[in-house]
Amino acid sequence: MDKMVATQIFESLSSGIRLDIYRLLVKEGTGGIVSGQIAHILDLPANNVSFHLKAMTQAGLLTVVQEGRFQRYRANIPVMLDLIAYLTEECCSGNTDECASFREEVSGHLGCLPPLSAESQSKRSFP
Amino acid sequence: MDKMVATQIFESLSSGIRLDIYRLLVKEGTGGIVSGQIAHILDLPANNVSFHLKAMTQAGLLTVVQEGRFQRYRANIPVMLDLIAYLTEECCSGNTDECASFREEVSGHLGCLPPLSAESQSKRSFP
DNA sequence: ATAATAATACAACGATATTAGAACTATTGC
DNA sequence: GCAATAGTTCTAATATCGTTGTATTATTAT
Repeated sequence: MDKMVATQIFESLSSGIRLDIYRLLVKEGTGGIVSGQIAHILDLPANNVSFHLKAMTQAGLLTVVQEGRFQRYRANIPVMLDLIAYLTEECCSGNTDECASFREEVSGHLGCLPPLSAESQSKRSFP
Repeated sequence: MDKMVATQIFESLSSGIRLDIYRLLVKEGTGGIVSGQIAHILDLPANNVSFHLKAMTQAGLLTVVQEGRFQRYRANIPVMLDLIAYLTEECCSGNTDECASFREEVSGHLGCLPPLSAESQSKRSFP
């Protein structure tokens, strides 16, 4: 993951509207939602929503396909997972004991996030 | 996780400098780094770094403790985990089949992230 | 073809964030 | 006490972002 891409993604989520849009699309999953419906659900002017959708799509956070005169947007979950991996890439410089202590503090669930596979765990231990 | 807190965190990471600071602190883990050292490593004026550190700390992304005349900053990993949980809270409206397909697409490792526990998984399935 | 709909593109204003320089507070050591 | 160090705070200038209104493109239906 490139640093510029990462900052773009964070920018894409650093407003209440965009966060609402993203969570709406995450909830909808593979079904996606068309632009007008998003504007309607969030009660926002269409051009404003379009502006934000464009920014989020350019950042790679969303995907869009044309369906006739509709534009269907979907959350790009793998990109989010890559971003998370980027953030924690060198976590604790590979000291797994420290990581373990953090894991115990997690309060909520982690939604659709994948479990750590055994090989990726061992790979992290000794870089 | 409150929406306002979430947007503050994303704002806190939506610039290259802040992302650099955060990743530096994640790498350092529980040891943390003092303000001046961060400024030196990233080759930035101290007041600018202080400005960003303050914003990130107020967002809850960092913690800080005083050590004599030094201020030691640390990444607040549990907050990041909560944020991730917030993002994926209603992922796919609880349809675990869709989630499974996303999981297979993950390219990188996930650093210090905790594995999904069995109970949180089953709780997600039927909300 | 023409009108209606879905969505985006553009321009402009106001608000906000970032940066740098100077001044300020607090701690350490002589 | 005095100077040096670490860090923050304040102010002002600049840059950037978000919103709104209007215009434009593309698709569908009559």
